[in-house]
Amino acid sequence: MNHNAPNKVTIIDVAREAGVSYATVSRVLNDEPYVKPETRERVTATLQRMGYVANRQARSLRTGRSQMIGLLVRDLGTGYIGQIISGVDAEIAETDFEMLLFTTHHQAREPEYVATFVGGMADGLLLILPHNVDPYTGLLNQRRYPHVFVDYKGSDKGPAVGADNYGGAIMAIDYLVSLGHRRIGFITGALDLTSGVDRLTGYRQAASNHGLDDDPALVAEGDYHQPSGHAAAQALLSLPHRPTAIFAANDAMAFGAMEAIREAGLRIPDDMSVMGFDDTPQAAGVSPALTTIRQPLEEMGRQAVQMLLTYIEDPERPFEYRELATDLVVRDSCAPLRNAAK
Amino acid sequence: MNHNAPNKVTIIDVAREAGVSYATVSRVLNDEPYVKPETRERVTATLQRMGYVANRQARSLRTGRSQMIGLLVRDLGTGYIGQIISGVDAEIAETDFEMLLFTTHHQAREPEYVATFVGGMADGLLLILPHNVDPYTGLLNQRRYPHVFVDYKGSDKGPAVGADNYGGAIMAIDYLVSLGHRRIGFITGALDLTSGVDRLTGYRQAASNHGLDDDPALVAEGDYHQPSGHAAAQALLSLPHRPTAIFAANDAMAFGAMEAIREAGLRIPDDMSVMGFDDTPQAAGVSPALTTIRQPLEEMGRQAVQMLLTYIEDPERPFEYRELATDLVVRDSCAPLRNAAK
DNA sequence: ATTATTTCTGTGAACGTTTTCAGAAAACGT
DNA sequence: ACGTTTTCTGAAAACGTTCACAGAAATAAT
Repeated sequence: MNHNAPNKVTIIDVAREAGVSYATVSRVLNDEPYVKPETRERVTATLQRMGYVANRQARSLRTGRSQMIGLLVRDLGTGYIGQIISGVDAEIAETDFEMLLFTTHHQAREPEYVATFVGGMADGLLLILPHNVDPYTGLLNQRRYPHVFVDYKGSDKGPAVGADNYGGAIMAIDYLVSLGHRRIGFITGALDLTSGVDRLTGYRQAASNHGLDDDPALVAEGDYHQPSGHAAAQALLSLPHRPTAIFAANDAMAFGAMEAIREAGLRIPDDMSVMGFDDTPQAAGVSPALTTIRQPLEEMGRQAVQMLLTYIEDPERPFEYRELATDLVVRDSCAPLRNAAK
Repeated sequence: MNHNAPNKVTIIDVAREAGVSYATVSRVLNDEPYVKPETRERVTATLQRMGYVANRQARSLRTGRSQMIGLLVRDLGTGYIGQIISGVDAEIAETDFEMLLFTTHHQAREPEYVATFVGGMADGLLLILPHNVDPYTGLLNQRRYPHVFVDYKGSDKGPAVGADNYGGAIMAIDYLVSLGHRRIGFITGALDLTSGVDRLTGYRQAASNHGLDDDPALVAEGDYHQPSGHAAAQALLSLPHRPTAIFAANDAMAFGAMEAIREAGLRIPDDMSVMGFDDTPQAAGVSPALTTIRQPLEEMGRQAVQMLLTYIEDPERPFEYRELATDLVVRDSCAPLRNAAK
């Protein structure tokens, strides 16, 4: 009583029907030469008529190639992952590969998923996983399985593509300083991520470059999520000598900060300048439009695919790290410091 | 010179190493009974030590089951698809299936993708494709391939889950009328989509129920994208006798309309009330926060998965259509009509 | 007309699993 | 002790392909 009778039509059925051997059918399927035009035509017709559709599992079992590129992400919720995926997607569309997306939800299951891919599900793997990549590198490197870490700082652990988070943070502070600000609050991202650390380091370096106030209270810890931005901004605002500008390590936290600033009865940018990082789609939509540092997320996705393809071509190629530049995007959330500051 | 030497370790390698037949290895792999505890332990250890990872293609070729659920979408860009996917994803995470997401980009390639899935890539398919589903129904139904159309109005074409777009539109108008509005502009969605038609029908029905002005100029055509909302709103605002409220068939167009309204020097909601449809995440974030009709998108994803599972269980089950209710979400973008309306 | 090429086609092995079948070994009843 | 059941194990077939090989048919070269 197996309901699983998929009513399949195989290469063999077609062969029988067309009066040829199944090898011949395979040949026409793969556009191989050396099949008599007449035969080819007859087979093609039969294929069509019987509604044949190839079994990919069988094919790739035999060939050892799946023509799939795996994409492993923790979660789809966050907007910025969506942008990376768009890039990946667009780039893959130009190849004869397909994209196979897995979401892991729980960190715990990730190694298991990696194994699935390595097990032949895909010819290569893109990992958009924050946090520590150590649990994966073992299997991946041992098997020389083509893979690229996306939005991750390069290391000897594996190939990666990332953005210049450090430089972006510098650019942000330079801009605020150019507007006259000297007391600039910073809301950090998650500090277990390389991006979080790099942005903080950039902030500190730029502050030191400009000889800004070196008040530890100006740095409030966040976790990249909006509520943490709200809370951190509240802390910064309640400082005895409060900053005139706040730079959040990503846009989401900047939105949270804007909320907090408004609740405190201050106006943006008149009373307080705000900057973000990422340039998410909402940054332009919010009001006032958010001045921010653009991360080329789509481009990151595209480059990651390109790199991955080279590794699929040659798994022995040494690890490469590509770092993409970040840009300043000026909108309306920052204003020159008024001399008559309080 | 084949670089494609994946350094695989198969069940046979393990068997040789552990000194048993590969059938036995397979048995311990699948937790089958009747294998001596001592043997099982030895095999497990060897498996572990050699870093065995199963080849899924081979497995599913043999079993005829892939334990994958396919998800076919045109594009990931639109926010509302992201929400559906989240729901799908969450529901699938509770089963022993995995999600396999394909994006088609071009309508032209869709039938080809469907064929891929039917060819055994997945055990069932969720289609989140707007527009006409006819090109797919043929193959799907002929093969009795388990599938569900998501965000699609039910029909005899196949199983589907959708939302009560008609009822939602009625609710929206009822609400605006309760605020005193009698001249309500409507910006339609794409009218080649069932949702677009249903929302328009709902608007017309409600307008007629309340005996509102039946001015054809109050209906401006949009396509669900933000710019079209902007343009349509401009048209409505330039009407000699302009509406006091605008109801857009989705949030994106409502955002466009809000822009246009502000550009015209009007204030929301004081001079003009605005309603959307969907309740996308941005609806709450924009200012003033958008009053809208909530579509239970995540829930839609979850239900779709549940339905699909029943079809995987029994492909012969007759087509089912589930319609989910929509809710009114009151925020700040609508105000009672001021009697002194200019 | 014979031989040497080229074109075409079929046979059979392989890819890595699961699964049926039957037989061997152990455990159990008497 | 001996049959009977139960536990354990291996051989071999199968899933739907691709591919190397070799043989047949057609064509070209002498």
